[in-house]
Amino acid sequence: MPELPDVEVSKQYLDATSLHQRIVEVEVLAPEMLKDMSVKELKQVLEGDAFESSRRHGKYLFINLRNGHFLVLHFGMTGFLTYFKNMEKEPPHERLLIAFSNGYHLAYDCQRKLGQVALAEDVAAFVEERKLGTDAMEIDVDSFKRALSVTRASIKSALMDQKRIAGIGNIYSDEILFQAGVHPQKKASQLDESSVEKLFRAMKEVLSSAVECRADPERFPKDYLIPHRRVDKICPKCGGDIETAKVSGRTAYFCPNCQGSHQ
DNA sequence: AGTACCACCTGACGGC
DNA sequence: TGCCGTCAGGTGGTAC
Repeated sequence: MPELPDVEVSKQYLDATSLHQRIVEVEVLAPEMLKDMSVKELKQVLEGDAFESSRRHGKYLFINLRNGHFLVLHFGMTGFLTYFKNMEKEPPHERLLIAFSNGYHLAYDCQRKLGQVALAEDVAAFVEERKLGTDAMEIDVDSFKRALSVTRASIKSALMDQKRIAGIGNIYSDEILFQAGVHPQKKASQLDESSVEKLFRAMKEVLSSAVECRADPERFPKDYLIPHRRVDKICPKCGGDIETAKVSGRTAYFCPNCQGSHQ
Protein backbone atom coordinates (compact mmCIF):
# COMPACT_ATOMS: atom_id res chain seq x y z
CA MET A 1 0.00 0.00 0.00
CA PRO A 2 0.99 3.10 -1.33
CA GLU A 3 2.85 5.80 0.51
CA LEU A 4 6.59 6.18 0.10
CA PRO A 5 7.61 3.16 2.21
CA ASP A 6 5.07 0.90 0.51
CA VAL A 7 6.16 2.01 -2.95
CA GLU A 8 9.82 1.52 -1.97
CA VAL A 9 9.02 -2.02 -0.86
CA SER A 10 7.23 -2.61 -4.20
CA LYS A 11 10.32 -1.30 -5.98
CA GLN A 12 12.55 -3.76 -4.12
CA TYR A 13 10.10 -6.53 -4.94
CA LEU A 14 10.09 -5.63 -8.61
CA ASP A 15 13.91 -5.44 -8.67
CA ALA A 16 14.18 -8.85 -7.04
CA THR A 17 11.72 -10.55 -9.36
CA SER A 18 11.10 -8.89 -12.70
CA LEU A 19 14.27 -7.43 -14.24
CA HIS A 20 16.12 -8.66 -17.35
CA GLN A 21 13.42 -10.98 -18.64
CA ARG A 22 11.80 -10.73 -22.02
CA ILE A 23 8.22 -9.50 -21.85
CA VAL A 24 6.18 -11.80 -24.05
CA GLU A 25 2.70 -10.39 -23.51
CA VAL A 26 0.93 -7.50 -21.84
CA GLU A 27 -2.75 -7.67 -20.95
CA VAL A 28 -4.58 -4.52 -19.96
CA LEU A 29 -7.61 -5.44 -17.86
CA ALA A 30 -8.54 -1.83 -17.03
CA PRO A 31 -7.78 0.41 -20.02
CA GLU A 32 -9.38 3.37 -18.24
CA MET A 33 -6.39 3.40 -15.90
CA LEU A 34 -3.95 4.17 -18.70
CA LYS A 35 -2.91 7.80 -18.70
CA ASP A 36 -2.46 9.52 -22.09
CA MET A 37 -1.91 6.36 -24.09
CA SER A 38 -3.74 3.53 -25.77
CA VAL A 39 -3.58 -0.16 -24.97
CA LYS A 40 -1.90 -0.68 -28.34
CA GLU A 41 0.78 1.87 -27.58
CA LEU A 42 1.57 0.32 -24.19
CA LYS A 43 1.80 -3.15 -25.70
CA GLN A 44 4.08 -1.90 -28.47
CA VAL A 45 6.48 -0.32 -25.99
CA LEU A 46 6.61 -3.28 -23.59
CA GLU A 47 6.21 -6.46 -25.61
CA GLY A 48 9.51 -7.97 -26.73
CA ASP A 49 11.46 -5.66 -24.45
CA ALA A 50 12.62 -6.11 -20.83
CA PHE A 51 12.76 -4.16 -17.57
CA GLU A 52 16.31 -3.12 -16.77
CA SER A 53 16.07 -1.13 -13.54
CA SER A 54 13.65 0.98 -11.53
CA ARG A 55 13.48 4.27 -9.67
CA ARG A 56 11.04 5.73 -7.21
CA HIS A 57 10.04 9.35 -6.73
CA GLY A 58 7.53 9.98 -3.98
CA LYS A 59 4.69 7.55 -4.56
CA TYR A 60 5.56 6.89 -8.21
CA LEU A 61 7.52 3.91 -9.50
CA PHE A 62 9.44 4.33 -12.77
CA ILE A 63 10.45 1.09 -14.47
CA ASN A 64 13.18 1.53 -17.06
CA LEU A 65 12.91 -0.54 -20.20
CA ARG A 66 15.86 -1.57 -22.35
CA ASN A 67 14.42 0.62 -25.13
CA GLY A 68 14.76 3.70 -22.92
CA HIS A 69 11.09 4.24 -22.11
CA PHE A 70 9.76 4.14 -18.57
CA LEU A 71 6.63 2.38 -17.41
CA VAL A 72 5.23 4.60 -14.66
CA LEU A 73 3.07 3.09 -11.94
CA HIS A 74 1.11 4.91 -9.27
CA PHE A 75 -0.71 2.75 -6.74
CA GLY A 76 -3.59 4.97 -5.62
CA MET A 77 -4.96 3.72 -2.33
CA THR A 78 -5.13 0.01 -3.09
CA GLY A 79 -2.42 -0.89 -5.60
CA PHE A 80 0.28 -3.54 -5.29
CA LEU A 81 2.50 -5.78 -7.41
CA THR A 82 2.64 -9.53 -7.34
CA TYR A 83 4.89 -11.97 -9.20
CA PHE A 84 3.72 -15.50 -9.72
CA LYS A 85 3.86 -18.53 -12.00
CA ASN A 86 0.82 -20.54 -11.03
CA MET A 87 -2.31 -18.81 -12.37
CA GLU A 88 -4.17 -19.88 -9.25
CA LYS A 89 -2.14 -17.18 -7.50
CA GLU A 90 -3.59 -14.46 -9.73
CA PRO A 91 -4.68 -11.56 -7.56
CA PRO A 92 -8.39 -10.57 -7.49
CA HIS A 93 -8.28 -7.08 -9.07
CA GLU A 94 -5.67 -7.31 -11.78
CA ARG A 95 -5.47 -4.21 -13.97
CA LEU A 96 -2.26 -5.04 -15.82
CA LEU A 97 -0.75 -8.45 -16.40
CA ILE A 98 2.75 -8.85 -17.80
CA ALA A 99 3.93 -12.28 -18.94
CA PHE A 100 7.67 -13.02 -19.03
CA SER A 101 9.50 -15.59 -21.15
CA ASN A 102 10.32 -17.68 -18.05
CA GLY A 103 6.63 -18.44 -17.55
CA TYR A 104 6.18 -16.04 -14.63
CA HIS A 105 3.80 -13.07 -14.53
CA LEU A 106 3.88 -9.68 -12.91
CA ALA A 107 0.44 -8.33 -12.00
CA TYR A 108 -0.50 -4.80 -11.04
CA ASP A 109 -3.57 -5.13 -8.82
CA CYS A 110 -5.59 -2.04 -7.92
CA GLN A 111 -9.00 -2.69 -6.45
CA ARG A 112 -10.28 0.88 -6.41
CA LYS A 113 -8.67 1.93 -9.70
CA LEU A 114 -7.40 5.14 -8.16
CA GLY A 115 -3.88 4.43 -9.38
CA GLN A 116 -2.38 5.28 -12.75
CA VAL A 117 -0.38 3.55 -15.45
CA ALA A 118 1.64 5.83 -17.71
CA LEU A 119 4.65 5.95 -19.99
CA ALA A 120 7.47 8.48 -19.70
CA GLU A 121 10.61 9.29 -21.65
CA ASP A 122 12.35 10.98 -18.77
CA VAL A 123 11.87 10.86 -14.99
CA ALA A 124 12.95 14.44 -14.33
CA ALA A 125 10.54 15.72 -16.98
CA PHE A 126 7.68 13.67 -15.53
CA VAL A 127 8.40 15.01 -12.03
CA GLU A 128 8.54 18.54 -13.40
CA GLU A 129 5.33 18.15 -15.39
CA ARG A 130 3.45 16.82 -12.35
CA LYS A 131 5.04 19.56 -10.23
CA LEU A 132 6.16 17.00 -7.66
CA GLY A 133 8.33 18.18 -4.80
CA THR A 134 11.63 16.61 -3.77
CA ASP A 135 11.35 13.03 -2.59
CA ALA A 136 10.96 12.83 1.19
CA MET A 137 13.92 10.45 1.51
CA GLU A 138 16.16 12.75 -0.52
CA ILE A 139 15.23 16.19 0.74
CA ASP A 140 17.71 18.11 2.92
CA VAL A 141 16.79 20.11 6.00
CA ASP A 142 16.99 23.54 4.36
CA SER A 143 14.70 22.57 1.49
CA PHE A 144 12.36 20.97 4.01
CA LYS A 145 12.17 24.21 5.99
CA ARG A 146 11.50 26.17 2.80
CA ALA A 147 8.82 23.71 1.64
CA LEU A 148 6.89 24.18 4.89
CA SER A 149 7.41 27.88 5.47
CA VAL A 150 5.31 29.46 2.74
CA THR A 151 1.83 28.16 3.46
CA ARG A 152 -1.19 28.94 5.57
CA ALA A 153 -2.18 25.28 5.71
CA SER A 154 -1.92 22.93 8.67
CA ILE A 155 1.33 21.06 9.09
CA LYS A 156 -0.41 17.77 8.28
CA SER A 157 -1.77 19.11 4.97
CA ALA A 158 1.62 20.59 4.11
CA LEU A 159 3.41 17.28 4.77
CA MET A 160 0.91 15.47 2.53
CA ASP A 161 1.15 18.03 -0.28
CA GLN A 162 3.04 16.18 -3.04
CA LYS A 163 4.07 19.48 -4.59
CA ARG A 164 6.01 20.42 -1.44
CA ILE A 165 7.49 17.03 -0.49
CA ALA A 166 6.79 13.84 -2.43
CA GLY A 167 5.91 10.57 -0.75
CA ILE A 168 4.01 11.25 2.48
CA GLY A 169 0.29 10.43 2.76
CA ASN A 170 -2.33 10.27 5.47
CA ILE A 171 -0.90 7.39 7.50
CA TYR A 172 2.75 8.38 7.58
CA SER A 173 2.04 12.07 8.15
CA ASP A 174 0.27 11.01 11.35
CA GLU A 175 3.25 8.89 12.39
CA ILE A 176 5.76 11.65 11.67
CA LEU A 177 3.72 14.21 13.63
CA PHE A 178 3.30 11.77 16.49
CA GLN A 179 7.02 10.99 16.70
CA ALA A 180 7.84 14.71 16.56
CA GLY A 181 5.19 15.59 19.16
CA VAL A 182 3.47 18.07 16.84
CA HIS A 183 -0.31 18.51 16.64
CA PRO A 184 -1.68 17.81 13.11
CA GLN A 185 -3.81 20.96 13.06
CA LYS A 186 -0.96 23.28 13.96
CA LYS A 187 -0.35 25.85 11.22
CA ALA A 188 2.86 24.98 9.38
CA SER A 189 3.98 28.59 9.41
CA GLN A 190 3.60 28.82 13.19
CA LEU A 191 6.14 26.10 13.97
CA ASP A 192 9.38 27.33 15.51
CA GLU A 193 12.69 26.28 14.01
CA SER A 194 13.39 23.54 16.54
CA SER A 195 9.98 21.93 15.89
CA VAL A 196 10.62 21.93 12.14
CA GLU A 197 14.02 20.32 12.70
CA LYS A 198 12.41 17.75 14.96
CA LEU A 199 9.83 17.03 12.25
CA PHE A 200 12.59 16.63 9.70
CA ARG A 201 14.40 14.09 11.87
CA ALA A 202 11.13 12.27 12.60
CA MET A 203 10.29 12.13 8.89
CA LYS A 204 13.65 10.56 7.98
CA GLU A 205 13.53 8.14 10.88
CA VAL A 206 9.91 7.05 10.34
CA LEU A 207 10.30 6.54 6.58
CA SER A 208 13.56 4.63 6.82
CA SER A 209 12.43 2.37 9.63
CA ALA A 210 9.14 1.69 7.81
CA VAL A 211 11.13 0.58 4.74
CA GLU A 212 13.36 -1.60 6.96
CA CYS A 213 10.19 -3.15 8.40
CA ARG A 214 8.99 -3.78 4.82
CA ALA A 215 6.13 -1.34 5.54
CA ASP A 216 4.52 -4.00 7.71
CA PRO A 217 2.98 -2.40 10.83
CA GLU A 218 3.42 -5.64 12.76
CA ARG A 219 7.18 -5.14 12.57
CA PHE A 220 7.18 -1.45 13.50
CA PRO A 221 8.94 -0.16 16.64
CA LYS A 222 6.87 -0.44 19.81
CA ASP A 223 6.31 3.27 20.19
CA TYR A 224 4.81 3.75 16.70
CA LEU A 225 1.27 5.04 16.38
CA ILE A 226 0.33 3.26 13.13
CA PRO A 227 -0.38 -0.18 14.65
CA HIS A 228 -2.71 1.48 17.18
CA ARG A 229 -4.86 3.62 14.93
CA ARG A 230 -8.29 2.11 14.42
CA VAL A 231 -7.27 -0.88 16.56
CA ASP A 232 -7.05 -0.18 20.29
CA LYS A 233 -6.67 3.60 19.89
CA ILE A 234 -4.25 3.69 22.83
CA CYS A 235 -1.17 5.91 22.69
CA PRO A 236 1.95 3.68 22.74
CA LYS A 237 3.94 6.42 24.49
CA CYS A 238 1.64 7.61 27.31
CA GLY A 239 -1.21 5.08 27.36
CA GLY A 240 -3.82 7.80 26.81
CA ASP A 241 -6.60 7.75 24.24
CA ILE A 242 -5.89 8.45 20.59
CA GLU A 243 -8.18 11.12 19.13
CA THR A 244 -9.24 11.83 15.57
CA ALA A 245 -9.87 15.04 13.69
CA LYS A 246 -10.65 15.94 10.09
CA VAL A 247 -7.74 17.75 8.49
CA SER A 248 -8.43 18.88 4.93
CA GLY A 249 -10.86 16.03 4.39
CA ARG A 250 -8.68 13.23 5.79
CA THR A 251 -8.89 11.63 9.21
CA ALA A 252 -5.92 12.47 11.42
CA TYR A 253 -5.13 10.20 14.38
CA PHE A 254 -3.12 11.80 17.17
CA CYS A 255 -2.43 11.77 20.90
CA PRO A 256 -3.61 15.04 22.48
CA ASN A 257 -1.34 14.46 25.46
CA CYS A 258 1.89 13.83 23.49
CA GLN A 259 1.24 16.22 20.61
CA GLY A 260 0.34 19.41 22.42
CA SER A 261 -2.17 21.87 21.06
CA HIS A 262 -2.76 23.44 17.69
CA GLN A 263 -2.74 27.00 19.04
C1' DA B 1 -2.51 32.37 -5.93
C1' DG B 2 -3.33 29.26 -2.54
C1' DT B 3 -6.27 26.17 -0.11
C1' DA B 4 -10.41 23.21 0.69
C1' DC B 5 -13.52 20.04 -1.08
C1' DC B 6 -15.73 16.72 -4.11
C1' DA B 7 -15.56 13.17 -7.59
C1' DC B 8 -13.47 9.23 -9.13
C1' DC B 9 -13.89 3.66 -7.97
C1' DT B 10 -14.83 -0.55 -5.21
C1' DG B 11 -15.54 -3.07 -1.07
C1' DA B 12 -16.08 -3.74 3.99
C1' DC B 13 -18.51 -2.82 7.97
C1' DG B 14 -22.15 -1.49 11.25
C1' DG B 15 -26.91 -0.24 12.16
C1' DC B 16 -31.63 -0.83 11.32
C1' DT C 1 -30.81 -11.40 5.13
C1' DG C 2 -30.76 -7.03 2.85
C1' DC C 3 -30.35 -2.30 2.26
C1' DC C 4 -28.14 2.03 3.37
C1' DG C 5 -24.81 5.14 4.91
C1' DT C 6 -20.09 5.75 6.02
C1' DC C 7 -15.44 5.12 5.58
C1' DA C 8 -10.97 3.86 3.35
C1' DG C 9 -3.02 4.71 3.51
C1' DG C 10 -4.68 9.22 -3.27
C1' DT C 11 -5.17 12.89 -6.38
C1' DG C 12 -7.11 16.06 -10.22
C1' DG C 13 -10.29 19.48 -11.07
C1' DT C 14 -12.99 22.97 -9.40
C1' DA C 15 -14.98 26.29 -6.31
C1' DC C 16 -14.06 29.65 -2.97
